[in-house]
Amino acid sequence: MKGNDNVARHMPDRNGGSELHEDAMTGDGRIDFEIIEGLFFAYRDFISDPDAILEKSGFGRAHHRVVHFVNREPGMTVADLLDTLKITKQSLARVLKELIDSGYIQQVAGPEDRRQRKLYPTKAGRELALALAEPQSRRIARAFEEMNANDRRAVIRFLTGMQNAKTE
Amino acid sequence: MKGNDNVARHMPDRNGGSELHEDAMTGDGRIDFEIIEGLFFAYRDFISDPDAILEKSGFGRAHHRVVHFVNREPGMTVADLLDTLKITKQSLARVLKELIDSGYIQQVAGPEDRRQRKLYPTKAGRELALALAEPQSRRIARAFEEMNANDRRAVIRFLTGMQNAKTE
DNA sequence: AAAATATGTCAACAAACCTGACATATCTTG
DNA sequence: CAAGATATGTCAGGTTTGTTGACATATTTT
Repeated sequence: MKGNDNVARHMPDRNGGSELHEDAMTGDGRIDFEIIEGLFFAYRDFISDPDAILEKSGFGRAHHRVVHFVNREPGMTVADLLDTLKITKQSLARVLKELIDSGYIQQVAGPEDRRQRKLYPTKAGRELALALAEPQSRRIARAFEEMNANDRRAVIRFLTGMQNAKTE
Repeated sequence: MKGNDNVARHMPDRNGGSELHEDAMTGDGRIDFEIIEGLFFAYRDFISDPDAILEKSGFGRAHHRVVHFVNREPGMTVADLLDTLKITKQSLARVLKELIDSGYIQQVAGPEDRRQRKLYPTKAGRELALALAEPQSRRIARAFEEMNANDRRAVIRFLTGMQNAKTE
């Protein structure tokens, strides 16, 4: 190492009145670390599934989300999508443009309000969305096996309860 | 709009033999979209909680994760942290350096293996980690209220089952 | 006709990842 | 002890995905 500074030298118990914590953070039972960390690891591994598929197409996770929601609600507008993803339109623009140029999504001018651009998946877009969802669904099925219907409903209620209330 | 290309004109039902899907993706019941989307929205809102606190310190989510795990397991090495976060050391380096320079984390040369850098939170680091965990834990408690002990155990089993097996 | 709305686009920037290469200190092994 | 392996740090450059601000166009509403 070049800069050997900032590295405290072996001081096992006492370290010069410093304020280091050698004890694990507990939160005195007021903090639910089990769920906090469970969510972190579960989500980390959950989104790792589609990554292998995505890099074949040269797409990333942003593309995944767009393709997913357009497939789930064909005809949704750009504004709908921005609201779902909670990102800026400039951020969406690049990703959406790439998906349109690559033939996974098409735009149609709104039949009533012609300012709108309604988004539809092509055949390739539908197939991509299904291919991406499949390993995730297999992972979910694995986590659910040996769980009864009550337990599964509890998981759904939990995931719903974790979400912000809709502002409508 | 400048480039008005690529926008299909109002063609409600038939669109020239194109391959658009106007029907919502169902996956024929083989894909668990309810959980896939539940996880997406739950996690999106879950990690939004600490963001307000983080921007006061000028830190981001990467700092959050580092501070969290160092507090949960004081004395962990850099290698341990890399393994937990599944990122590269170059990516960790900046974030960790900023946390050390700002006085939230300290390094101590390993007592046995002096190549190692054991990581400990300072008092400020412990306080930051608790402040970040608190709103997340409140959100969890809210999602858990009206759920019995069985249901809560089901959620924990689900989150555990969603994770990759440890490779040890 | 004027204002509001939906969308697109240009430019600049930042956070948080990545790969590849190389340096240093320390431990392990032949 | 010399050689190699290991733990960590660092330099350089690149990608993805997000941001803010400003402005353009088409269309609808007032």
